[in-house]
Amino acid sequence: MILSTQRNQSGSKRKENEALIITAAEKIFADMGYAGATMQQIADAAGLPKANLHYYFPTKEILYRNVIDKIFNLWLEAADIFDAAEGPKDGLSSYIDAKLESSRHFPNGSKVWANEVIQGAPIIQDYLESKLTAWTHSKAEIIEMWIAKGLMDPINPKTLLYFIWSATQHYADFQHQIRTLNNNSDLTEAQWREVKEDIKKLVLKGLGVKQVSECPTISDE
Amino acid sequence: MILSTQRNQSGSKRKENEALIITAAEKIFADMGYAGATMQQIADAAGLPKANLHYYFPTKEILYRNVIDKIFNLWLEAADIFDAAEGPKDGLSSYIDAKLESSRHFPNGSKVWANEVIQGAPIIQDYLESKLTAWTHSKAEIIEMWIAKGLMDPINPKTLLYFIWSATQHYADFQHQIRTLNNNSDLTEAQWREVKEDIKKLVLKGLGVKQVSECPTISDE
DNA sequence: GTCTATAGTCCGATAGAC
DNA sequence: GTCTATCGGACTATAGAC
Repeated sequence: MILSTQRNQSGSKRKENEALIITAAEKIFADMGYAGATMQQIADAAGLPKANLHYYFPTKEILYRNVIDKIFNLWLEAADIFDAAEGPKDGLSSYIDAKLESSRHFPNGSKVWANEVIQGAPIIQDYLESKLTAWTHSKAEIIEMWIAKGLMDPINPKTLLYFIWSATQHYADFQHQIRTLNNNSDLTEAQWREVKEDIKKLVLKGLGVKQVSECPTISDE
Repeated sequence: MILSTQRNQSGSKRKENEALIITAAEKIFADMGYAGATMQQIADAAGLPKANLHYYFPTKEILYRNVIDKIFNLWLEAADIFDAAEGPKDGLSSYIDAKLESSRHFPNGSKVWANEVIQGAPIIQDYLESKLTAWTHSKAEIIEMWIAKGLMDPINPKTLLYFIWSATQHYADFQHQIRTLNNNSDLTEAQWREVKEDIKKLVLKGLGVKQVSECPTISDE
C-alpha cells in the first residue's frame, strides 16, 4: 500500500517533470535546431538545473526523440478526421482546418519536425520508414476511393497530401517570415479566418470538389 | 601592367576558391544546420585545409551570410518571369515551373533558407525586412491587377504567394521525406512531370484561371 | 597565398554530496 | 530525487612557418 502510494507520488512527479522538460525542449529545439540547442538552455526554460535533465533523459538525443514522439502522435491524431469523413468535401476541409489550427497554436512541433527532415532525418529515419509510410498509404487509399467514386478530379494522392501538408505547415514553419511580411505583427483572428477560407476554397475548387457549404459565415459582416 | 596581371590572377584564384567554398558550405549547412555544420566538414567537402576557409571568410557567420546571399539572388531572378507575364495563366504556371525546377536541381539553397527562417532568421533578418518585403509587395501588386481585370478569382495575394512557395519549396526542403515515401527512390523524370502538371492544374483551376493550353504534351506516351 | 599546430571556449555528461 | 562542481572532448579561430 505504502509502496503503491509512494510509487504514485514519484510516478506523477516524474511525469510532471518529464512533461515540463519536453515542452521546454520543444521550444528550444524549434528555435535553435538540434545541434544549436544546449541542455543548459533547455534547463533554464524548464526552470531546472541541467543535471536534472540528464536524470530524466540520459542523453540529449533521447530527450530529442521524446520530443519527436509527442509531435508525431499529435500529427496522427489530427488525421482521424480523414477516416471518419463521408467524402472529399468534408474530409479535406476538416483536415485543412485541423492542420492550420495546429500550425497556429503549436508551431514548435512542426518546426522541429521540419528541421529534422530538411537535414535528412538523421535521428528519426525509423519513424519515416515505419509509421509515416503506413499512415500515408492508408490515406492515399481513401483519396483513391474518392476519385474512383467520381467525387473529385483524378490526382496523384501523394501529390495532394504533400500539397496540403506544405500549405498548412508553412504557417508554422515560416511563421517568422509571415510575421515579418505582415508588418511585424502576428496574423489576426480575421486574417487566420481568411487564410483558412482561401486555402480550402483553392484546394476544393482546384480538385473539382463541389464548393464548401455556400454560406460560410453564420451571420453578420 | 605586371601588377594588373598579378591582380587578375590572384583575383580569379580568389573568386574560384570562394565559389568552391560557398558551394561546399551550402551543402554542409543544408545537411547539418548552421550550428551543426563545422568548418572542418566544409573544408573537407571543398578539398581545402580548414585554415584556408578562414583566410577567405574570416568567420563562420560571414561564410554563412555569403551562402544566403547567393541563394537569395537566385530566388529573385526566378521571379522575373512574373513581371514579364501577360496574365495569371502564363505568369503563375511559369513561376511554378521555375520554382519546381529550382527545387529539383538546387535543393540545398532552399534548405538553408528554410532552416534559417524556421529558427527565426537570427542571422538574416535584415534580408527579410528589406529585400523580401519589397519583392513581395511588388508581386502582390501584379496579382491584385490580375484580379481587378477579372482574370482570376479574388484571393489575398500574399496567401497565394505563400501557397506557391510552400507547394514548390516542399519538394526541396522535404526531399528526404518524399524520397522515403517513394520507396527510397528519387522522383523519376515522369514523376516530376506529373507533379508539375498536378500542381499547376490545381492552382490554376482553384483560382478560376482558364486551364493551361489544352494539349499539354507534344506527342507520345 | 597555403598549411600545421595550438590557444581558448563551450558543451554534454557524470561524480558525488545532500 | 536534487544539485554543484568538474572532466573530457570538440569546435572556432589564430599564430606563425613556409
